[in-house]
Amino acid sequence: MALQIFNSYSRQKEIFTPITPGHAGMYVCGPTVSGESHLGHARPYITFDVIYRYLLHKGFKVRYVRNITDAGHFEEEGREAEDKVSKKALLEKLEPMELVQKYSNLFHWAMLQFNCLEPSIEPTATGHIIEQISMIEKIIEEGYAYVVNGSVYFDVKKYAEKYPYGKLSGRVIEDLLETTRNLDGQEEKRDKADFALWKKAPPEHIMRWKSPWGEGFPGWHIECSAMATKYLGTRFDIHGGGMDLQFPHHESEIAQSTICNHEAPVNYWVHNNMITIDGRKMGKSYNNVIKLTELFTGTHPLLTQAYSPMTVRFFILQSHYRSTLDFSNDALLAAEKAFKRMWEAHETLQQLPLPPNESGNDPALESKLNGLLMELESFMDDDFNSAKVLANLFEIVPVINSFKDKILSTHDVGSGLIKLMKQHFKTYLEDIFGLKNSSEADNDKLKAVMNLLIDIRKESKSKKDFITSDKIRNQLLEQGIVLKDEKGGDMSWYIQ
RNA sequence: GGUCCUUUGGCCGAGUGGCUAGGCAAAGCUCUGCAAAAGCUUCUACAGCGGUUCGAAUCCGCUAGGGACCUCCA
Repeated sequence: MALQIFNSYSRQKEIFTPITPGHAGMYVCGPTVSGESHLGHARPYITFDVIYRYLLHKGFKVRYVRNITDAGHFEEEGREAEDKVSKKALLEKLEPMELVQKYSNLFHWAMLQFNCLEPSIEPTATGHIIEQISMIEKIIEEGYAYVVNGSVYFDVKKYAEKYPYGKLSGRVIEDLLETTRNLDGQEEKRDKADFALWKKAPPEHIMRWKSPWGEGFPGWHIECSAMATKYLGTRFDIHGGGMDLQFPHHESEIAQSTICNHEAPVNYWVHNNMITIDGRKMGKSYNNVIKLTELFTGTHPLLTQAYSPMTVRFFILQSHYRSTLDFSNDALLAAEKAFKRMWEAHETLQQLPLPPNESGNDPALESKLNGLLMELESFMDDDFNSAKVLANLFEIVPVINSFKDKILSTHDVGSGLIKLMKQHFKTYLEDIFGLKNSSEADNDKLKAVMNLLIDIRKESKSKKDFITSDKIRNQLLEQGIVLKDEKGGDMSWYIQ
């Protein structure tokens, strides 16, 4: 079946046809490592991790490039345009690179928690100053950029005469030219819509590099163009990022690369929607962020408890990546329970013994299960609809539990279908969705101790010595270990 | 102000012009020494008003609410 991707550029779903058959190149805008990641940041990384995993699952050889922005963009604070990274560094009395290192480490730690695969290449902006400078030189040569007082600006008006500037983000160039924004450097620009490729560094600016135009630092958008071109070529398959980056970041990327490379850089633009909180985008401008460390430890006023990275991952997967996802403590609580139920069923399924008969004797059940399994790929092929995949898997959960409790027999469906179920659950939950058991129960010594306690409890129960049996269960619970009696006398346990 | 998006049952969330996901919560039943699970059943929604259609939550228009971008932002 053919994979379809919603292309933000054309605003419709398109069949994914890679430039090089069997290969896929994907660039995703990575973090600016000037601060701690929050829940909102988690969405693109998990979304594109799943897209990466799914492309791999489809058999593509993927080069996944995700940059680290460590040079800092300037932001408007008061009137002074400043380098975000160096400003924070002054405040915290740290070297810029020390700050970058700290938050890079923290970011990588968070990605590990979320079980995100590492990108193939993780280039840094500061490591590609030369590439950015030569790209800017090329744009000047082509006549689409001009130098003013040591800064270089992109000539949007001229570009728009020949190319559809604004198409990706749905802007009208005339409106952009009229925008009455009062930003730093505005008086240097020929038009208000122009954007900086290189900025002259004021004396107090720590991060600065020599360039043909004097000492300065790269503009907002050039790093992604330079690094994407270097590692994926002048034209590549997929470019991802948050919807809020469409304009001006991605729009400008298109313009820069188009002039420099004489072709539009990207075939499929993919944008994830925002995570909202009380209906509002989570973002530092709104002062409503929940940092990942706060989420994992439960130390935020809005949280009643800590939530595991897998709960967050599951929460995100339960909605479609192009919809806004509203955060609340209740929603996470629900996701936690849902994930637990799904994961237990998954583990039960994997341990289910195969019946001797290859095919079953309950055609209705068989065809229902088969149908649910067969749909999974078509859901993912339809613009990565993880929510629908999970819905189908949830429909199978009661069947699995019924097998466990002997309400249904695996003979009814046969070993062929059981194998298929095992394979699909593993493929979708683990390989594609990147979920994993979040408990620390993978400890052989603990398992041995638990087996001993279970034996004792079974013995005391059989002697109707409920005082002993309850003591074992209750005291384990105090330690955060939940012991459950299963049907048929077996017992299972898990760490809360 | 401009551009665009959105509004689904107690909550979160899929969604296609007709067959009305899924999760959480709630209620009842079954199982059970108790507990927890688990199983079964129940709860039928699409902001409002018009229109198109044999038929619309799904298409169109208007009204109302919410939001995003236009400025660093995932």
